[in-house]
Amino acid sequence: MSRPKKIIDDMETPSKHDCILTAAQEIFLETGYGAASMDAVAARANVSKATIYAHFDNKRALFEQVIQGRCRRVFGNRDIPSYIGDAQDVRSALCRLANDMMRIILSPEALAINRAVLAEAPRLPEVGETFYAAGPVPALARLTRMLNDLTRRGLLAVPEKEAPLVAELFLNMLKGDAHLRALLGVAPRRDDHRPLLAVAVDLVLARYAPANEASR
Amino acid sequence: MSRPKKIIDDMETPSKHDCILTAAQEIFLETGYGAASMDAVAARANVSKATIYAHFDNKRALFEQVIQGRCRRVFGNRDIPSYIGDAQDVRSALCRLANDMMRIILSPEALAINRAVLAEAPRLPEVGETFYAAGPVPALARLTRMLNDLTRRGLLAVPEKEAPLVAELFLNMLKGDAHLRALLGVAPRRDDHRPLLAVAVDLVLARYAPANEASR
DNA sequence: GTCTATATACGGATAGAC
DNA sequence: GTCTATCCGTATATAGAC
Repeated sequence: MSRPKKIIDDMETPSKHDCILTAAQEIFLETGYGAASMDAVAARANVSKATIYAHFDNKRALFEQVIQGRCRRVFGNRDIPSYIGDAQDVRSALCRLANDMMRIILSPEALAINRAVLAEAPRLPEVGETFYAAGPVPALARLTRMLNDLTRRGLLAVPEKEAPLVAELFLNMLKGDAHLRALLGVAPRRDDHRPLLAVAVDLVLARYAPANEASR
Repeated sequence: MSRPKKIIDDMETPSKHDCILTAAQEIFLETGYGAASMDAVAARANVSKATIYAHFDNKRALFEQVIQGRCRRVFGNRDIPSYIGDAQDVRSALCRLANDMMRIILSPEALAINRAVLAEAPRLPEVGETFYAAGPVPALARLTRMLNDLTRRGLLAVPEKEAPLVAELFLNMLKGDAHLRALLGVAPRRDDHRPLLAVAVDLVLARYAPANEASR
C-alpha cells in the first residue's frame, strides 16, 4: 500500500481540476460571466481548453461550481461573535456588529460575487438560488438568533415573533446605499461609515431597548 | 414656409431613430447588455443593422442612451405626494409612502434597469454614474425634504443634520431583502409587504416622534 | 439615410493523436 | 487525461449600391 496520492497532490502540486477552478474563479469574478472566455480560463490555468471540458460539462457548469465554492468561503459558517455573547453594553456591541457586517458586505470579494450572480440570475436561476441560500439566508438566521439571545438576557426587548423582521430591517439598513454605490463603481459617499451605523443602532434601541434601562 | 416636418413625424410615424431606441430598450432590458445583439435590435426595429450604426456610434453608446432614457422615465421627477404635504397622521402617511416606494422599487421595469446596469457597471463606469445620478440621488433628496417638512410641521423630530442619514436608512430598510430576491429571481419571501413596512415605520417613529405627541 | 452583403474576429465546443 | 488543431455559429462593424 502506497501513500494515498491525494495527499501528495494537496501538498505539492495542485490538481489540474483545482487549477482550473482557481483560474475560473479569478476570470469570472474579474470580468463577469458573459465576458469571460474559456480561452482565458485555459490560459490562466496553463491548461488546454479541451482539458477544461474533460473536467466540466460546459461553461455554465463551471460557473456554478465557482459560485458555490466562493459563497461558502465568503459567507460560510461564521459563528456568533463573542462580543455579542458576553455583551454588557448593548449599544457598543451592536455598533461593533454593524461595523463587522459592513466590512464583509463591502469587501471586494463579496461585491464581485454579488455582481457576477446578479448579472446572470435571470438566465441561470439555480445560480441565484445557490447564492441566496448560501449568503443572505444564514446571515439573517444568525442575526435573528442574536436578537433573541440579547432579549433573553434582558438587554433588548424584541418580541420573538418580530425578531426575523427586525433582523431583516437591520441588515437592510447596513446594505443599502453604500453597497449599491460599491456595486455600481460610484465613488463612496463617505469614508467612515460609523456615524450612519450609529444612527441605525439608535433607531433599533429607541424602539427595542428594555423598559427598565435608560436607552440613551 | 412649410409646416415643420418634425411635428408630422411625432404624430404619425415615429422616426427610425426612435424605433431603434425603443427596440434597443426592450432587447437590452430583456436579455442584458452582453446577450443582446445588434441583429436582434435591428430585427425588432424593422431596420437594417447598418441603419443603427448610422444613428449610434456603437453598441455601447446605444446602451448608454437607453439607460439614460429609462432612468428618467422610471425614477424621473416625481413630486412629493400630497398625502405627505397634507398629513395629519404621520404613521399612516409614512406607511403609505413606504408602500408606494416599495411598489416602484419592485416594479419589473425598475428591476430590469437595475440588473442591466449592475451587470455592466464595472466595464461601463459612466453607465453606473448615470444611473445613480438619475435614480437614487433624487430619491434620497426627495425623502430628505419630506422628513424636514414633517419636522417643521411638528409631526416628526428629525434634526436637520441627521435627516439625510435617516432618509438613507429608511430607503435602505425598504430596498433590502425583497429587492435582492427579486433581482436574483428567488421566490418572494412574502406576498404582503405591509407588516414589514409597518415595523420599519415604527422604528423611525420610536426614535423621531416629537416629544409632545403620543407615538403609539 | 437606408439597404444587402460581407469582412473580420472571437467564442464555445469537439475530433483525434498520444 | 491532456494536448493541438479545428469546426461552426454568431457578433460587431463596415463597404458600397441606391
